[in-house]
Amino acid sequence: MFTITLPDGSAREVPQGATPADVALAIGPGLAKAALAARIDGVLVDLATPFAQDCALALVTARDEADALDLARHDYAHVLAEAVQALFPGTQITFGPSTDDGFYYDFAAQRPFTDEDLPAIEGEMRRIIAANKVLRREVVARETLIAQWQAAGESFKAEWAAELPGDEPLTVYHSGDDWFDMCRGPHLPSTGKLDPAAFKLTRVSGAYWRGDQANAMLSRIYGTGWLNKKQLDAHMTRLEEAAKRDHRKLGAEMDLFHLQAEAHGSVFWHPKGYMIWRALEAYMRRRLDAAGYAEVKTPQIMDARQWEQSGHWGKYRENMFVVPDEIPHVSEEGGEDDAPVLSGKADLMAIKPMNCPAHVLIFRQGITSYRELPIRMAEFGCCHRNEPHGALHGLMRVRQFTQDDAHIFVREDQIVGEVADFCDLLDRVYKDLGFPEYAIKLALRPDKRFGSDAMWDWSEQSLRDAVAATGRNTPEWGWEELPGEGAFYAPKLEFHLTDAVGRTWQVGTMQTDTVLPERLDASYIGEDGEKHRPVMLHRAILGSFERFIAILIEHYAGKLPVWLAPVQAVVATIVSDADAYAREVTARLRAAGIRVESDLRNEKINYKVREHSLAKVPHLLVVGKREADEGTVAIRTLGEERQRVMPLAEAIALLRAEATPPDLR
RNA sequence: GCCGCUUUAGCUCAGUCGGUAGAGCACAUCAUUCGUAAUGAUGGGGUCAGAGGUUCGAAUCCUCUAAGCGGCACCA
Repeated sequence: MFTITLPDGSAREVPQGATPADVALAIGPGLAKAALAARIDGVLVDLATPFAQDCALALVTARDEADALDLARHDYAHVLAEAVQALFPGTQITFGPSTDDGFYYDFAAQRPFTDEDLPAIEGEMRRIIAANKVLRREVVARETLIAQWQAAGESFKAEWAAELPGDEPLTVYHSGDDWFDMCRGPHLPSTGKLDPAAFKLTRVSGAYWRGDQANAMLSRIYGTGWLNKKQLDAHMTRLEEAAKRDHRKLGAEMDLFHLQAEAHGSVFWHPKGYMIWRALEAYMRRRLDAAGYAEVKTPQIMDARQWEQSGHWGKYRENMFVVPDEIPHVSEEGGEDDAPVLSGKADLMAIKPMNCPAHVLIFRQGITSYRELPIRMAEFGCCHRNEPHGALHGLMRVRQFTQDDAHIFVREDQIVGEVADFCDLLDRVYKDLGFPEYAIKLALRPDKRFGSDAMWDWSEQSLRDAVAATGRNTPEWGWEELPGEGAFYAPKLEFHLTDAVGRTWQVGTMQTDTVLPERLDASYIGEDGEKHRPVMLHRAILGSFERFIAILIEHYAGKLPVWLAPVQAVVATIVSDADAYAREVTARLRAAGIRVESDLRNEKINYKVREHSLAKVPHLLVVGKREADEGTVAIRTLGEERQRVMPLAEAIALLRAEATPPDLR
């Protein structure tokens, strides 16, 4: 007999061999039906797991949403695999976990799956769910299982089984009597616990076996899975809403920028988009000026040898744009399609992929005293990186981008103070831009790196200490350490914003680098009259203007705060009798520093309201004969239907207040 | 770079069996002077992504190239 303690504190005696399912049934048939899994002493297990000792038991039902969702998604993945093998004999199964919104499964298929295959697979999955097949756990000896997989032609499973670590016995889950997969579990008691209307296969894609480019390309099927149809529908609605705020779509609709094949990965900023950029850059420049940074501008192209010395050539040259330092010879015939003729012998120059070496070169000019440190050198640096083509994505991942970059040259004893000041500055900026919520993480040394272990120990600890000194190394700040995620020359603090729809974006960074000052021989004269190496702090708050503006557009769904909006107000007439007054209003607003346009077109006011609303203009000032006579304007604010009629002077004051950047209020 | 899909007017898209290209919006012109999310009429506009092939004939079938989209890998 075992004593089972339930969450309400009550205890039950159960015989040897009893399971959580038995306890559920003893409590009531309703609970037995609702139970999906169990937690024994906090560990999630199958309902059919026999008790091994006295323990605390909590039955998991759909009310325990996090557990229930994860179980369901995991089961959907198995049902997907079973369905695919039923429809496509000869397809090997590999691996299929739950995800944040569903599940996927990777297959080694005869041919890659396409979207057209999905409806049939969904249908087969529903048949498996309707059949309510019992999911039964079995412990199998490793060698037996490997032999079984090999016999079944499942080479990926066999490889995986052979490499699973430790001596733990391997478990398989049977679906009915005719299918099984290797899995740690736990699982629902049967496929019938899944809601056949609560999942949807969403897309297919390629994926490398074990996530390694050197391995085989598998065919992955993604699905989204929920506990019921209502949740699924809500999820699909969320996806539609997210698609509406996609910066690529809004960028076109609002006429902010465009991309085209001839310069793929580089942005054509249109006047309105560039106005956002200018407002953001001007704001950042004021913040940096106030924080004691000195702005510089450095060369776009430098001799490749400079990049060899910095170490970037060895590690990243395949992603650098390289140009020969020679004047190309053009053939005499001079046809229009003649390519320039290059000798192939010229020295190479590279377009800068980053600003750091150039900043060190400025630092190295002349002799620096310890008294001058810290030196905070900022640059809105335009960089080029030849990214893998499949990586490009709107403004989020581009080949030409401008960083809000800065390097702070410090003595070791100044690091904590500088990092703390940086955290405060970044906090201020994120709040000003509408992101009060963000997380801080520490990315630790990667496998491939420069510098000694002692150096890494020291620089990782310096960041840890610095954040601890600000009191931000706590769970509330999302603090965690990420092994292997650091840059090759330095560990980095990562700052992750949370946007309006809950997505996170890594934007800010702070790195303590001792490698580059060494490689490029940067030094200062210390109190002792000797040369010392400064530490170089690489830091950015926005990351890149391109990507940050994309995040702003999506965060605000295009409805930017007035101070960032490219057009802050439009003065629209109802009929032509107010044209003169509208011109006057526009001129007065413009004189007050408002980015204003007028719309005197011979169009109905309904049409104008619609058009400027879709263009996300924050304020529409409608003027007719009445307003002209009274010297007022009727303000309609984006997202509202009511209008406020007020004297022009009052309207100007209101708009000026809203149009003032947060640091100037 | 890898897997899959896509590419037709400025934009969003239709185009059946291979028979010579169509809509809405936008734009232009004209009419309309209207009070808060689309006024009406008329008109101009396309080497069907590019190159090659099959065919009497290609937007349509095949091959290659490029870009875009969804993932994977990468992201100093």
